[in-house]
Amino acid sequence: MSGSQNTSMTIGSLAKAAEINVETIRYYQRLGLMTEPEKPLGGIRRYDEDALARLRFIRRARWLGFSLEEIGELLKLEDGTHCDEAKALGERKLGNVRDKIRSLQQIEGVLDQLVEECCTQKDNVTCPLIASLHEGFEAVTP
Amino acid sequence: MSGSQNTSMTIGSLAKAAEINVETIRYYQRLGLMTEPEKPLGGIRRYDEDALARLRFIRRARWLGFSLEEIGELLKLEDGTHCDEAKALGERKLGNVRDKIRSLQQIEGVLDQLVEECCTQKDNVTCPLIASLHEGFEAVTP
DNA sequence: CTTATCTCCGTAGTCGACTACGGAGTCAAG
DNA sequence: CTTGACTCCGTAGTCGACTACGGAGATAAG
Ligand SMILES: [Zn+2]
Ligand SMILES: [Zn+2]
Ligand SMILES: [Zn+2]
Ligand SMILES: [Zn+2]
Repeated sequence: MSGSQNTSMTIGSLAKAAEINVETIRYYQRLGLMTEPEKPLGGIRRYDEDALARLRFIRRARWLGFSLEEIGELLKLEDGTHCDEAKALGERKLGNVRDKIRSLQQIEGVLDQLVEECCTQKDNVTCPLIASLHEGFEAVTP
Repeated sequence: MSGSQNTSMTIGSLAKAAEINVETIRYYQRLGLMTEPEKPLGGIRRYDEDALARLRFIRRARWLGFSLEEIGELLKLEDGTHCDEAKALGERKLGNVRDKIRSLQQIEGVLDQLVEECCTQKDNVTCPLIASLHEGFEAVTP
């Protein structure tokens, strides 16, 4: 309980507390990820700790690479009684992340070699990096 | 020289040869990455091997993670006489790739642990994965 | 009471890389 | 010569996650 204002915040202070743009909160509301509290008849909506917690949940899940749609799924499991579904979502995402890492590592290898052999021949007029882009390189060339 | 038709292709056969959509080629032309050959007075434009080579260049550079804008830079260095500039672009991209790998690995670690401890307590009503999303996890929590 | 700062709400714009559409013109096979 | 497949060209739509805008009403500080 550090940055938690009173249990009643305007959307502006909620945004500040969650370090999320006001417009983004409204956007999440439109998507149904956040509920809009009732407006007190010609007044201003007020948000509580739960809203803040939800925003933090979303932020952490986003950081893990979940899409907003997937976060919607995750939020349906918020009561914590569906370990199996949650685990499945987590495993799927973990698979995505590992795939991404693998392909980036392949790219890293190719790029590293390309940069490595660039500029090695002082007298060679043709840059090996550019040449490889022209002729194709030895890895899984797309 | 397997898929290379004669030295004169329509945009359609060029697209087929390069395994790139016709619309995408036109898009590259609009961006200035490809030049549009002259149209023979109420006729149809014809493309040669150079155009095909250029498309392959673009495809390989895209695969390495270069943006179309960066590919524009790369294409300016096509004569191969600017090793230094090419190397700089390559190194920058390599840095980007490595950064991305690092952050994905961090995410992988967190996600792996979350999935790991999910479903371990058969009697626990609260899913640890969901709970962690609520309460924050130990890594560089965003 | 006044002014500055919010809030509300709907709609529209951004980014990057494409992808689609529609109508007129062109080309090649039968 | 007709039919069907391409090509040309400009404009517009897509995706995901925001971000911005504009005008009216609300609220808080001075
Ligand atoms: Zn269940
Ligand atoms: Zn669980
Ligand atoms: Zn130079
Ligand atoms: Zn070089």
